[in-house]
Amino acid sequence: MSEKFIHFRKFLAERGYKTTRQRDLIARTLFQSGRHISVEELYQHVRKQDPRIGLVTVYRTLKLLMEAGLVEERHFGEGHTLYEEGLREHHDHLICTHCGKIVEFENHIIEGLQEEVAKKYGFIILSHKHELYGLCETCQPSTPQGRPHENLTTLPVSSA
Amino acid sequence: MSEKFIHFRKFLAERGYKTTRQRDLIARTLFQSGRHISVEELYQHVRKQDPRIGLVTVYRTLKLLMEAGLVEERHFGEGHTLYEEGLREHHDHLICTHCGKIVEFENHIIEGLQEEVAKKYGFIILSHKHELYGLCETCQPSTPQGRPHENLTTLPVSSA
DNA sequence: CTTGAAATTGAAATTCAGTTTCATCTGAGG
DNA sequence: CCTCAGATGAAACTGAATTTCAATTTCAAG
Repeated sequence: MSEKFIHFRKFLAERGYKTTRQRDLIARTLFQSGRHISVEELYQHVRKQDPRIGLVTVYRTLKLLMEAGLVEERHFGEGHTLYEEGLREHHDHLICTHCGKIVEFENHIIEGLQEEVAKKYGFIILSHKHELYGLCETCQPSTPQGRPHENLTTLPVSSA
Repeated sequence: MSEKFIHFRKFLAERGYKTTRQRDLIARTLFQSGRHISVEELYQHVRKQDPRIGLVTVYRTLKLLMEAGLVEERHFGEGHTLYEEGLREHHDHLICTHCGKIVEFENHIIEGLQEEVAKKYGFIILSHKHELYGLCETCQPSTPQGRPHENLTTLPVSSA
């Protein structure tokens, strides 16, 4: 049993919340799955193990996991909300608009420059979002081509 | 009559679309309003001039204006979609989480570093989103306090 | 002008992600 | 093994955005 799992149980107990079959299953499944997962994906995985679990419970459990600091919600443009492990070092994302692959990066120089920008305009930064959208190595025209992600027909293309 | 307005009419004609009272009014109102406007705000402004215009038409016209490159859609975290003038120089945003004020910035060094990051991971960047969330001068604890924005009770707080 | 086909409009219905409601069920402390 | 606050899940609801469709308008050809 992972330490995150224990942490979650402790969190629940502390707040007078209950440890239930559903919460256990949802948390376990989430911790076992890859970096960035959507509610729907998580729901399907959970459902395979127990078809009686409702989508509402997945939403509710994710909220608790966020309160516990174990999970973070990320909005990758319109309607692409994913969840990833929390409590980790800060990082930003590179997102392939073709296959949906997500790579994390961090760059201290950029972070420093952000502070300079904020200072210039008199802002105090509380958080930030820095996402680079493009094509990963596999999906670039010259190479053998990765296959397109099902749900990524229209991935965010914000600031040009 | 502004050049953007003419551009829009030309765009419509080229594609066999029609110039209508509603499209004229919506486009004119949008071009006259400030930098970042929401659909609802635009709808209200338009409605003052012609109460019969439907919200659907505003959505449809915004889509056309985007196709024409005259407008850009920006998603500032969950449910805060704003529209701003297109065809301008690239820039990113500083957003005050207290009063909703939005300031634009650009930083070539950051843009350059982004390319380096992308290169490191074999990505080709097509677009990016860089948003700094925090408190503007007016809303910082020490100063006289700006008043909170109505619709900004829960502004995006993504990556810490 | 007049006409009519094609495009546009707006009200209402629909979608989609996410939340709320509520009757029923269940975990865990006594 | 009791009890009851907390949890569950089905169904209803929300809010933003899109689709449908009958009625209306544009505009180019007569």
